Amino acid sequence: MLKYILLGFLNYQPLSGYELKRLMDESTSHFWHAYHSQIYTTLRKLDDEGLLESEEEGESDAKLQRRVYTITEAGRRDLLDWLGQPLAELPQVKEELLPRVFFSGQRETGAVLEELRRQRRMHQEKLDYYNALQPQHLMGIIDSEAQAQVAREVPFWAATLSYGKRYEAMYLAWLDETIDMIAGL
Amino acid sequence: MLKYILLGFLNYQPLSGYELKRLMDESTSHFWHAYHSQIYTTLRKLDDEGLLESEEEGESDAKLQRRVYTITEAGRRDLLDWLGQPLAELPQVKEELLPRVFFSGQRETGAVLEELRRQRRMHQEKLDYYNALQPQHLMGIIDSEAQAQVAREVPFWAATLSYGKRYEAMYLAWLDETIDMIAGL
DNA sequence: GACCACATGTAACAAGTTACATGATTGA
DNA sequence: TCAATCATGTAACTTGTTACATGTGGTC
Repeated sequence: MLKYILLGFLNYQPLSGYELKRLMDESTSHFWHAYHSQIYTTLRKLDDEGLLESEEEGESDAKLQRRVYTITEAGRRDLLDWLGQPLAELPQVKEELLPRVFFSGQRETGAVLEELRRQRRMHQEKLDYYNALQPQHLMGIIDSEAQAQVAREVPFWAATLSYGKRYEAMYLAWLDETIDMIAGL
Repeated sequence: MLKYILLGFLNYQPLSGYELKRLMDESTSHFWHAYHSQIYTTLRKLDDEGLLESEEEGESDAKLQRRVYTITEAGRRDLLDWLGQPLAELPQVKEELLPRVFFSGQRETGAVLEELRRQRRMHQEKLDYYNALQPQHLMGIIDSEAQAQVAREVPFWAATLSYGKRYEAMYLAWLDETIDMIAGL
């Protein structure tokens, strides 16, 4: 999956690993997150497979060498193939708080409530953060040459941001319901 | 994480790998899923670490040997420790459909809409399935001796099921919004 | 006789996480 | 001079997925 996110961004313009990490943090991280270590190793792999090409920027003996990746035709084909493939099944959800709730029936309710209220504050913060974001904010990171092409993507970016907001709002409503339920036991 | 789900169920009563797989499929799978291969290997590991004990059921030379695991005192302590630990940060969400949407700005809108409508049908089915479930349904799988103890857990199981319903309802609303948005481009 | 549910495992691989490691540039 | 940001990588480990492999017992 990370593979296609990297190809997707590189389809807009050539970028370095560091820039890709920043882009992901500012845009895809609410539905797909990656550590820099995984990004760098995956870029190398895609380079080896011929889906990307790379070159080092700066003088040959400069200490600070940025490696900039460019998508190849093979990479573009792979990305478009993947985008066209239907998702066969619903992906498995993994949600860390839920197993704790599931097995919390024998815990002291005060401790459970405290934890859920802490969670509530964190989710509220996240929602506030999303509400402050503009989906166009990514345009600032992308080169001006690529912006005309990329402008058409803005409503799709906005759709994923909307998902983030709905998710956090749903989570808050569920926490409120669950807190009330436990408080009433 | 799987470790604690297994300990959580074994805290109710001794169970085999197969039974644990079934329990997970019927209860935790909407927030944590595992393949049988991972369940069997994890049980072995927990046995080696002394958090579980196991014995083979049936005659010594029987072909069909069920291995039944029992939680130890150390296992119970580990489970309770974990339940008491606050979740430091919000876990990273990983949602496979979103990266596709994010990079679909250059795709043909007809194909994107078709895929989203397919997704909509699948999420509707899932929601229908959750709505048909009773949170007590797990009681049927659990031994009658353990039921009195376990009855207190039912509202907590119900809370996780409620999460599943809210999640699917949110997803449907988001899909409707996104389908309308794309259809209007 | 075919199929399904029961029942348990290993092996190979892919993906994700944490820790280690280094060094430059810029601004307060 | 201290901290932050820029910038890139490797190593060790854990977790998760897919495929392989085997055999029983009951029922249609």
